[in-house]
This record gives sequence, C-alpha cells and structure tokens, in this order.
Amino acid sequence: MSMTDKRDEIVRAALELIAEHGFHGAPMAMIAKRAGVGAGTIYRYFENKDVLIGELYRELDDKFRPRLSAGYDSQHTIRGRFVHLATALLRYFIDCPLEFRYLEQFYNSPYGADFRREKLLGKREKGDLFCELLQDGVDQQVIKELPLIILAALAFGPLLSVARDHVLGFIILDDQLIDRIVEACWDGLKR
Amino acid sequence: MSMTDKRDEIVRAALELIAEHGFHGAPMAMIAKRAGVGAGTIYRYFENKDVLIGELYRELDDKFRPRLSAGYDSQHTIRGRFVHLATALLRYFIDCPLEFRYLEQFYNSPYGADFRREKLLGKREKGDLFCELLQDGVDQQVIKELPLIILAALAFGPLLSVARDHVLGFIILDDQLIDRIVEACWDGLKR
DNA sequence: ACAAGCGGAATGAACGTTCATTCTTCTCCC
DNA sequence: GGGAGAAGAATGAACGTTCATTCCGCTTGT
Repeated sequence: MSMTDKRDEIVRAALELIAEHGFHGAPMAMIAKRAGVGAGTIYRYFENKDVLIGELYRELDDKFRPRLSAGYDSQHTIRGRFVHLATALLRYFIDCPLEFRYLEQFYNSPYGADFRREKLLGKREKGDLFCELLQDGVDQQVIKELPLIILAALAFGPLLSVARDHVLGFIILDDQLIDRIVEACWDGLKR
Repeated sequence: MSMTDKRDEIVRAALELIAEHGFHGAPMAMIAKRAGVGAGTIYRYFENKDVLIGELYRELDDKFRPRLSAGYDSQHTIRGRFVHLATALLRYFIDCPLEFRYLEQFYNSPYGADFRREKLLGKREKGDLFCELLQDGVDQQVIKELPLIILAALAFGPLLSVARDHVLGFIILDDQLIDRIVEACWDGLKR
C-alpha cells in the first residue's frame, strides 16, 4: 500500500468513526484498526489527533466547495441563484451523510468555534458565493435588509435542520420536498 | 448548607462548566470544586455523570416551558400565536445564554439523540404548544402544507442559528431585530 | 441540662480504566 | 546487512467512580 493510500485510509476511517460516534467516541486505536494500520503509524502522517481532525475538516471543505459552484451562473436572478445554491447544499448533505455529520460535529465544538470566528471576521460566511449572493440581493432590494449573518441564519438554519432530521432518519427527503423546502427558505429571505 | 442547597450548587456548577466547556471539558472534579463540595459528594445526589447530565436537562426543560406559555392566548390568530411563541423562545435564549448553550450541547450529543427520537415518535416536538400551533395553521390553510417536522425546522432553524450567533458575540440582537427575525420566520412558514 | 453515642452526610485520596502518544521491535526492500 | 517504515506493546496522564474515614447534628439516658 502506498504512502498516499495509507494516509487516505486513515482519513476515511477517522471520518467514518467520528461522524458516527463523535470525537470522543473515536479513539486513535479504533481509527487505526479501521484503517488497517498500526496505532503508531497515524503519527507518521499527522502530528496528533487535533491535527488529524483539522486536516480532515479542510479536506471535506475543499471537496464540498466545488460541488456548490458547479452549474452556478452568476448571471441568473438572485432567486434563481439562491435556489441553485440551497438545493446543491441540501443535496450534498443528503448524499454525503458522513461528511455532513462530521462537519456538524466540527462546527459545534471548540475546534469549530475558532473557524467560525475566523470566517465571520474575515468577512466571508459559507463559500464567498453565498455571501455575495445575499449582499447582491440586499443591494437590489430583492432580499430583506438585515445583517448578512442573520440572512445566512434564515437561509441555512432550516437547511441544516432538515438535513439533520433526514440523516437521523426522522424523515426522508425526496426531490419534491427539497424543492419546497428551498422555496420556503426563499420566502423567509425575500422582501 | 442544606441538602437541597448543595444539590442546587452542584447542578449550577455543572450547568456553568458544561455550557462553557462541553461535556468532556467539565470533569466531575472540576464541577465539585466549582460547587464547593467534595468530589464524592456529587455521587450522593446523582448516580453518575450521565444521570447528572440528564437531570440537569430535565430541570432546564421544566423551567423553560412555562416561560413559553406565559401570556399565550390560544384564541389569537395563528400568526399572532406564532409571533408570541417565537419571540418568547428567542428572548429566553438571549436572556439565559448558559441554559441555551447547555441545551444545544445536549441535543447535539448521544444523550440528545435519544430524547429527540422519543419526542418525535411521541408525536410532540417542542412543548405541545408549538406543535399544536403548526398543525392548526396547516388545517386552516394558513401555513404551508409540509410535514410537521419540516415546518418545525423552518421555524426553529433560524431562531437557533441567530441565538447562537448572539451568544457567541457575533451579533447583538435588540428588540427591533428580534421582531424582524420572527417576521422573516413567519414569511417562510406562511402560505 | 448535658454528655455520650449514634447515624447519615461529606470528604478526598486511591483505584481502575481509557486514551493519546511514544518506544521498541520487527519487516521489507535495496 | 542496513535503513526506512510499520506495528503494536508500553507509558503516563486524565478521568469517573469508590470507599475508608471524618464530621456534624440529633437523640437518648442520666
């Protein structure tokens, strides 16, 4: 097994176990076993557990961003662009429940608080696309005139909530339901 | 110090420390120290840490429910009732950041998943009031015809999001802002 | 009235377990 | 045969929990 393969196995195992059992329910020894490597081997690839957790986050973030921008057309109406982005976001979470659960855990943890702070004070929120979109909407008086962070909450709050309910099996989201949820989010946002 | 006082001190200390540092950042020894009792004393009042965590949740839930129903008038319009409940909810979270942070941690943890499941399958969602209200709204064709759990996500998602942003200091919510946020949530809900 | 004694509450050092991390040994490959 | 890489046993710190002991307030007998 090549060195890259081994690293990937470790990252995959960490994603699976942490998504399912949380940071504290996924000891390094268990991650090593799932990855098919020795416990010490992980430390050849990652300085320590925190670094592993942080790098895994960064990888997911990198994989996820392109999926949002795919097919995104900045010439469309505000509404059209919003529907596209929100739908893509929700679909991503549904298609990749492990990734979703991991990201949720990450954001709701001491690790994530720092990232949140960083992003918000760095003037971006969730991939510049969303932020730009909301700002455009406000400027064009299509979207309610509220602070960006509140608009983001109005848009993302429900999406994350329903994604969580879907992933936990409380409801099953189909295409039609997704469309109607995104519509409802837009109703909350628009003037 | 009476026995009840001592119990209260332990619960208060647990609330403070867990709200601030999470379940795993609040060892029993630290809780005992903050409460001004010996480490072993906690076990005279709570069988173990899990029980302490669960009972603390139950106490918060009990304190919080009456605050929602205070001033609630089931004769009002759907919209009026929603505005009342949502405003009360948001104000509670803002007034009691410790309680809010604790409840959030609790729900986003193995402990909370069980409770969620219980509540949902028990046909209630967040104090029967909210559930009844949403159901009434659907029946009267005032609210979008979507599964209850999705309506709840549309209503609560944004509220929880902005409360979190407020508690973390990313934004300061005043009365006017609260009103406008609740309005926006209603826009997402209404037909 | 008061001292002796009793029972339950409180204590915190000690224990066993779990975990991240390190260290030693073994295994390939050149 | 030697050097790099991997494996997993060893290590030590941190934690939840226990328990032998101490403390305190109240009853009881004189």
